[in-house]
Amino acid sequence: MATINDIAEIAKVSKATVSKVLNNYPGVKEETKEHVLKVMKENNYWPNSIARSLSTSRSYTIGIFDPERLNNFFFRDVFEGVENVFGIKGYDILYFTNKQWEDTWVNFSYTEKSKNRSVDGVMMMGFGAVETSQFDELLESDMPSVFIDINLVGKNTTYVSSDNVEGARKAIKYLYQLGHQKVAMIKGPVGFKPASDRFIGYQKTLNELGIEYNPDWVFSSPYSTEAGYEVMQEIIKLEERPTAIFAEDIFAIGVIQAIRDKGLSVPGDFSVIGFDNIELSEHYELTTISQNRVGLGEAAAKLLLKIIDHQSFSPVILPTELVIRKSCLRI
Amino acid sequence: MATINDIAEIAKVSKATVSKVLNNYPGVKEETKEHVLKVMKENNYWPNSIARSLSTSRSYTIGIFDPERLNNFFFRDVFEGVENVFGIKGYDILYFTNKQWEDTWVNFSYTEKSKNRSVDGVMMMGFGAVETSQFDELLESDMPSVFIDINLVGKNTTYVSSDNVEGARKAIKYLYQLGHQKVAMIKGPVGFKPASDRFIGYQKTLNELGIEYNPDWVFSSPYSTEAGYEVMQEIIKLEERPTAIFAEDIFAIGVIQAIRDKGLSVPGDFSVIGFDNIELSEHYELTTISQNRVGLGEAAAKLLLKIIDHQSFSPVILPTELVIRKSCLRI
DNA sequence: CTGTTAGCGCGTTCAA
DNA sequence: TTGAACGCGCTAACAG
Repeated sequence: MATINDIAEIAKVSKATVSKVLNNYPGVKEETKEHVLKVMKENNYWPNSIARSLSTSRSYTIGIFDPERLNNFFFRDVFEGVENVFGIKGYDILYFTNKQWEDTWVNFSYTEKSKNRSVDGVMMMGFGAVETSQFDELLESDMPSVFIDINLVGKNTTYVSSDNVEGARKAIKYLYQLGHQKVAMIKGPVGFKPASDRFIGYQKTLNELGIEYNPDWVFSSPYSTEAGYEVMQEIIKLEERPTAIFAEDIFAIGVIQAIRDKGLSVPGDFSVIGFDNIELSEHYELTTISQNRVGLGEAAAKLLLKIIDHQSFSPVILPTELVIRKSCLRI
Repeated sequence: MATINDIAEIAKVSKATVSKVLNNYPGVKEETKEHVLKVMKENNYWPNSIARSLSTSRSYTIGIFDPERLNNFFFRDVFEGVENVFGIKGYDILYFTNKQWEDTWVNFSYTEKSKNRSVDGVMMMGFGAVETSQFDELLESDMPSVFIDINLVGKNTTYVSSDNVEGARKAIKYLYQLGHQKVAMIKGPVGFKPASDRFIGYQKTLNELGIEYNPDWVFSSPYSTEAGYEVMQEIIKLEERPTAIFAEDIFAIGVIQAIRDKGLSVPGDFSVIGFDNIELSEHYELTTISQNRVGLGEAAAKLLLKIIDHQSFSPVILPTELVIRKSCLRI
């Protein structure tokens, strides 16, 4: 591969000049500029990004920390959005692996890992319910960072998330319009912001609608289809049963299975409304609240770009959408 | 962040010495070595990987080219496998974005992109049915590379894939054992190696079993559930119908839907056997051939590591597994 | 407008 | 066993 020195030599100019045309700096005669460009093209020259990073401490690379490791449908789509916008801008994406170095004695922090690789910014996603103090160092550093679904802000940090409160409200209102006033909820794990926001939306909306909140109809669990299945078995045993269940899709699938296994039907015996619009929900004809996952990724990436470019920025909250399928019935 | 100079200064040695202990080189007194290590620890020092890359042209980073962009269930799992092994070895993963640089005049080749970022090797996946001449330059270069599902080899190149021929054989044999001798196949797009291998397995096995091959029962299409649905509608119209359908899961789901929509049943009227074991297949109770996707990623990563370390290597073909659910019936 | 020079942080001879 | 000095490829003052 040709280096800047080769080009300088061939073009009979100094490498400083080559560097200037490379970066489109002013103060280069149009004529020499064209000549240099021609030589570059002829030699298929492209600047070595490593060397460039070393001297500018900019790498055109953004880092991603993602403990969920793309196993989660949600973050795969977010990742797509992130890639969409960074790709256009010429960035590549460095995916930080989770494992520790085999023979290391240092416990690398997010900040250190990022600075070590000279990434221009980091995307923080897939942390779930987690102690946020682990991010203190990052927040105080000058490393640009954007969190997904964790509302942390700092001088170089912000976040994006869906409007989960409003999303839950949409679900409950829709149920209400169909005549449902007895609606149970399965909420996600404590400490996971989106889960608690959805619960808040549930409570607030019941209140607005003048419906009494019944704590017996609220369940909480880590996410799994099995959990949804089990909770629904409990609900069926209840003396006073709800007529509808509001639960994130992963739960809702289990809820539907449990209902069917009891010889009952959705939406005949219970209406079920989900949250997330996962791929499976379509196959279960589950009415649900959809998040704009790719949009979240794109919004996050744009925010990160703003921070990197020292523009002003503030958190982005994206609206959700009601996707009506066949799991809710008017009563 | 402390640099090697800081450490040298604090430890009152030269940076050459620091570098030597850093790389565990011989020729440094145990005493000084320990002293330097201590200073490193105290200052939480870690070498800057960019600078290191520049001087060694090794980056402890591997690149991934993936036009499918993780949208494909298959490659997400492969990616997980890749990450598993590289994480342990202290590598991070650079995900090359697809887009071109906004203001570039050079059409970057895989080799150039890789060299430009100084990655130690590249993983090539998600290319589908594609003109392999585009990889010629990479094959001839000294950049270590491993392909997934494209059988390319070179002095620094090899590949991994599942044993698709044998996988198809397992499917057809299973069907045969259940009494099926009339089995249709929907095959994937022409030029996609795994698809054609599965077709070869289908034909060979029919032949071995002494069953006549009926071209009217073979369909070909790009992958989609809709295509499976449509093909099955055709099959149902056939004068002489097969009793079983062999099709990749994504097709098979559509096949099942079409059968059900006609008021027929699986496996009552048709047996269906898939290939891939996608997440949905479980929900359709589809009997299928499962690939070890994570294993493919791990195998690929290990191969790449071998090439990087100049060890000998050769392609890896992984076995498949029959996953019996409820979509096939004895007749 | 162009070129000289000094870094960026590290690895690596080669002397001492 | 240690260290001075140079190079990796590029950017960024500063002179000319």
